[in-house]
Parts: sequence; C-alpha cells; structure tokens
Amino acid sequence: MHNNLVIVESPAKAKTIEKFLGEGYTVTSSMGHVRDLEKKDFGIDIEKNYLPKYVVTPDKKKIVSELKKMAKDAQVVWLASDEDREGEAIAWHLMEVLKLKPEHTKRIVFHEITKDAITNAIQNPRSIDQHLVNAQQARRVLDRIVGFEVSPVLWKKVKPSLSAGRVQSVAVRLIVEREREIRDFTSESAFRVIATFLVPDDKGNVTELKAELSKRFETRDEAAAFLEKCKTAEFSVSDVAKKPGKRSPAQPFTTSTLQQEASRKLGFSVSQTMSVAQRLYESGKITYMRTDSVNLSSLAINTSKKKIEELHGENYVKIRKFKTKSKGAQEAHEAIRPTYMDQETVDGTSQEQRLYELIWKRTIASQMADAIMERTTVTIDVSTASEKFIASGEVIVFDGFLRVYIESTDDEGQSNGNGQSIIPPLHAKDVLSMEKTIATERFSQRPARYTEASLVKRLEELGIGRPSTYAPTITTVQNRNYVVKEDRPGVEREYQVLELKGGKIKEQTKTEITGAEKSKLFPTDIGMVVTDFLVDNFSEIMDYNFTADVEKEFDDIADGKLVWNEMIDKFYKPFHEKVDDALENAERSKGERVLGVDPKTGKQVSVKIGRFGPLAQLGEASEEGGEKPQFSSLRSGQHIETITLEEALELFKLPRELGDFEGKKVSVSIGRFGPYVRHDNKFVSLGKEDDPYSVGLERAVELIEIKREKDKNAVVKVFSEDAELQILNGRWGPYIKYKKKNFKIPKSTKAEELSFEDCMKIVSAAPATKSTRSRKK
DNA sequence: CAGTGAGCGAGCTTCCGCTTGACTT
Repeated sequence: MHNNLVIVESPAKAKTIEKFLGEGYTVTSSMGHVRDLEKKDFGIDIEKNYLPKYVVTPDKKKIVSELKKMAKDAQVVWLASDEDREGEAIAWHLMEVLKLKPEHTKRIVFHEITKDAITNAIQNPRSIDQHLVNAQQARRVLDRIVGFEVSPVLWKKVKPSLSAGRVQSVAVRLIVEREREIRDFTSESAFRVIATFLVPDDKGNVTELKAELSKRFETRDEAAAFLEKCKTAEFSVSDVAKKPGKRSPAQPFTTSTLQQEASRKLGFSVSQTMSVAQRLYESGKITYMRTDSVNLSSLAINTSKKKIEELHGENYVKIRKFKTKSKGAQEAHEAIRPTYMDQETVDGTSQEQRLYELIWKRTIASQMADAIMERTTVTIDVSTASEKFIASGEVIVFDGFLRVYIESTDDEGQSNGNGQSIIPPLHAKDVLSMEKTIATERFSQRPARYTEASLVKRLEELGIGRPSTYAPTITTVQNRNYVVKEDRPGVEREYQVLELKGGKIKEQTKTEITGAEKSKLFPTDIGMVVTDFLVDNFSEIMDYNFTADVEKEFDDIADGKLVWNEMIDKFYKPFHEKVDDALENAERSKGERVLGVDPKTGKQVSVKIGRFGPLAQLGEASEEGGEKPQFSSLRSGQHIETITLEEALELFKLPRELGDFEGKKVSVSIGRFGPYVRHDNKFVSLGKEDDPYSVGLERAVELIEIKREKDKNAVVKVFSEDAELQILNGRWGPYIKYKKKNFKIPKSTKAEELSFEDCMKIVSAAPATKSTRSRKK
C-alpha cells in the first residue's frame, strides 16, 4: 500500500508511530482540536435546533492547510485520534474540514503505543461513531451556553469582565464554602494524657513505653484530678493483642494523582508538574501525561516484573491490574508511567529527574507485594481509675512495596506522641513502673484549606473537569481574581500542660503557633460575591452534581439512547428563562455589609465591592446635593466578610496632611505598594520603621530629600536633542527611557558611551509593545 | 505605580477541552 496518511493528536506520538509503521505511511498530528464554535458570536443558532457554527481555530489555520495538502496526496487517511468523546469529535471535524471521502477514510484507535497495538488497529478500522461525536457536540454546546449566557449577567449585575462556567464556578464555590467553614469553626480543647512506662528486659536494659489514655478530659480540673489518682496507682497490663495487617501499594499515576503527589513530595504547583511532565513525554521518557486511566500495558507490567526480580527478588513481585474508579473517566490512554521500566533515572533538569523518579517508583511499587505488618496493642489498667492506657505499635514483618515508595497524604495532623514501632515484650498481669504522665491541652482542628492539588483531587471526585483542564482551571480562577494562592502567618496560642513526675504535679502554660498556611487557596471578596450571586440565581449549574448528571446524559447520547439537541433543548428552555429573569429582576450584587456607625460623625460605615475592588464607605449616598460619602480601598489582607468597624474606621485616617514643605503640601497615605509620602506630585515610599499614622513632617521631608539624592544618581546621561530621552540607572543596571517606555541596553555596550543616535536605534528596533490583552495576568 | 467610587454610552469582556510552542522574567 502506498500513500497512507495517519493523523494523531500529538506530534510526539506521531514520531513514535511513524517508526512502527515504516514505509508507505506518513504520520502527522492535528495538535488537538482544529475547529471550535465561533468565538465572537454566540456560535450556536438556537432557532435552528442549536446548530453549532464551527470555524477553524485561528492558530490551527496553518496546520489545517498543511493537512489538506497531505490528505490530497494520500490514498487513505487514517484518523487515529484518541478513543474518547473528544477524540472522536476531532476525527469527525478533520473529516469535515479536510473534506475527506468516506471511502478513502478510516478511523482507528489504539490504547498503547506498541507495534502490535498499532498494526492491530490498522487491521481493524471502523467508521466514525456519530453518536459519540454528538455527545461531544452536546458537551461543547452546553458549556458555551452556560459560559456565554451567565457571564453577561455577571457583567451587568456584579462587575464587567467577570466569567462563569460549568467548571470554574464550582471550583470557586468549593473554596468559598471551605473558607466559611473555617471562619465559623470554633475549636474545642481537651486534655490528652500520655504516660511513659519503663520496661526492663531480662538483661536489665530499660525501654520506654508510651501509652495514651483512652479518654480525653474536657477540662483542666478533670485532667488534674486524674493525675492526682495516678500518684498512688498501680499500673498493670491487662491485655496484649497482636493483629496481622497489610498495606497495598497505590495505583499507577493519573494526571490528578501525579499532580497531588508532586505537590506533596516535590512542592510543585499543578501547572509546573504538567510542564515538567510534558518535557519528559516529548523526550520519550514517559507515556502521555494527560490521562485518567490507571491501566498499565502488558509490556509495562512485564518489564516492571523483570526489574523488581532483578532488584529485590521474586517474592517482591505481585502483578496487579488496576481499574479506574473516578467519575466520568474516559480512559483513552494508559496510566502515566516510564516508557522504559529498566531506566531508573534519566538525564535532564533536576525537576525532570525528580518527577521521573517519582513516576518510576510509583509504577514499580504498583507491581510489588503487599507489606505485611504486625500490630500490637497493649492495654494497661490504672488501679485507682476506670480509664485505661493503650500502647500500640506496628512492626513491619515484610516490607514489600514499602521498600520503594510510600504515598503521602494531605493530613496536616498534629504529630501524635504515641504509636511507636516496637513494643517491648509484655504479658498480661505484668506490673509497670510509670516514669511520668503528661496531660496536654489539644485543640480540635479546623477544616484544611485547599491547595491547588487537593482542589484538583476534589474536582476529580466530583467528576468535574478533565485531565487536560485541571491545571488551566486552577490558573483561570486565580487569573480572574476569584481565588488567590497565599501564605499566611499563624497566630500564637496558649495551652496548658500538666506533668506528673516523681509524685509531684507541675503545671505550665506553653505557646504554639497555629493556623499558619503555605501556598493555600483563599477566596477573594469578588469570588465570594460572585459565588453567592450564582448560587442564588443559578442553583442548578452551581450544584456539585450538575456535571455528573449531565455526563450521564452525554453517555446516553453516546449510546444512541438520547438525541443531543433534544437534551440541550430540555436544559436550555428553563435555563434561559432563569437568565432573563436574573437580568431583569436580580438585584445588583456588591456584597455590601454594614459594619456600624462612626461614633465621631454618626455616619454609617459599610464595606462593598467597588469598581476597583473592595472598599469601605463612610456615610450614605444622599438623594441630591447632599454630602458625598468618603471612600477608601481595603488593604490587602482585609476582607468584606471579616473586617471590623474599628479596622474600617482606621482606613479613613489617611491620607494625613503633614504640613508644607517648599510651599507645597506634604501628605502621607497607603497605596498599592505600601505607605508613601506625597509631595509636589511625587511619591516616596515610607521605610519599614515608619508608621503612616504617626510619622511627622520632619521625617517625611528627610525621606523626600533622600529620594532626591538617589534620583540624581539615577540619571546616567541626558540628551540635548530630545529631553524625553534619558539613560537611567535601574535595579538591573542602566536602561534607556524614552517617552515613558523603558528599553534594554545590549550587554555588550557601555551605557555611558551611547550616543543619541545609538539610543534612538535601540528604541526603534524594540518590538512593538504587546496589546494589553495578551499581557493580562 | 501611588487613586479612583456621578452618570451616560460605545465597545469590550465570557465557556470547556484537545494540543503545542512563542512569549517574558
């Protein structure tokens, strides 16, 4: 056979497959979808039964024209996109756009990229599954309807440029609700009691045994009373129980679990993980990184087995087949695994090496034997009290997969003082000598804030989003300023400790830091207001089960049991009514909260979302001609839901007028970049040691003069030809400033020696500045 | 870069999923 054109989705895949197919086959890639709904417009003709208006995606025009050329020269075009809803649609769009004739076109699928799998696929072609394509069209149209009908409601009722969507709005809701749970959480404390016993062995060596009391005391007095009883008590073993246990390895990596583990073990952000994985994939070191499958090919299993035998011996091997449990999984690919299991490490950046190592270990461990444990529990009676102490320990009898890999957890849990690995040999009725008993006040823990990775985990559990969209979704909600990823310092908290030792009870108050956060997701004020608005007006799409429910219908469409535009119609009619209703009747939502009354002026103090973000307002807008209210932006760290009246009143103490300097006013305030002094339309930042609420004129003038001195030194060169051209000294060395724009000076040239012409050359040679749109962050 | 928050109106914003570079810092 000659002139066969095989089209897959990714170029890296194309390269590999071309090697397997050999002569007569050209393999190329479409780079994903090539067509999409028109973007300028709604893109769907509601009147014509939801007819989608497809156009070639602008950045795919070149690819499409190349594909057209290649298809023309081919006798047979093999559409080899992924075997899922999106892949089927890609094949169908290609057929439409390239105007392929059915008799010259074949649809093939394979689940692993091996020679066998591909030749097998070539021998078993099929035609395009239109039901599956329709399921994708329904998915696409539904997302467009939700996104493009709800977003404009937000523009009108909350703030321009906002966005809403089936996935992002629910992701934000999760974070908003978690934040409120945390806000409403009241922590309770209880006294946890741990005793240390001394256990001598035959040779007279003494080991410590720690045991926790089965009961926690609610108050200090109860704990103290118990310790009092312990003073005279005899401690005896009442029971020693041994129980076998086992642990099994985790499943091979999917996109979501890889993102979680890379976050926990390597501290990678979700998008960082994906870009490192992409590089490993492109250099042929791992399989495809956007997958929801936990399946391993037989080749991977066999080579893993060989490797385990070689490294650890035959008894460490246990072949396992894993089944995907997650909702809505489509399993077009394998799990994420090393391409060659015999390669334990790879070359590359340290990030690439560490991620690869993680993938290798996880894959190998998944084919290894269970770890066998023995758990020992010792119960110790207290002669003077009914409570019992429990000591438990775990011994690994056979390490199995633990030799290679242990999955981390999200628990931030307090380190627990008991639970030790080895329990000294003990028997019932043994009497123990107690060295000390400590009662420590412990606090119940509030729910944990989401990290990027734990949010992905939650979304996957809910069946919301796909492997290819987890990272972009996390980025979107942050870009839209619904959510911020931040560190927050903890606060000090006091706790009581009572210690019984040598017959005496010692009482102490200690402090600990609690609630510190690192790289956690917090909702912004606008995120909260938008979420509330959407929940109030569009409860259906904000429901955590909405996606799962429509997925069931997409499945029915794929099975031919449901007609796609009928499904859409059933959704659209009532939904669109809600949109109209909200546009007409919903109140403008600014998240306004009245904090109270200013005791000085008697005016009302409130907070709300303004045009430029959250603000505090002093006084109410009156009907006509009245006094205008005063406004002040909230500072970073202040939030509409949590700010107090006192904090809000502080805001109105700025700007402060300090007096005159050189005949011009000097004032101090706090801006986007912190506290500053303003004089003659120039700004000078306050130092760390200066307090904007108390700083005086003298200090302000000093700062102004320091700044002037600095600015003098900043100018390297000025030109008589054009006053707007300057060479200045900046943070990163000299640069050219021309008409308020900055230009880089090439490293090879000395700034002082540049002539006017040289500078203008650099200015005109600089690339035109990007439009504000593409620069949006 | 450092301050904005009246009201009008034009013109714009916006979704999810499939892919890779082309960008800047």
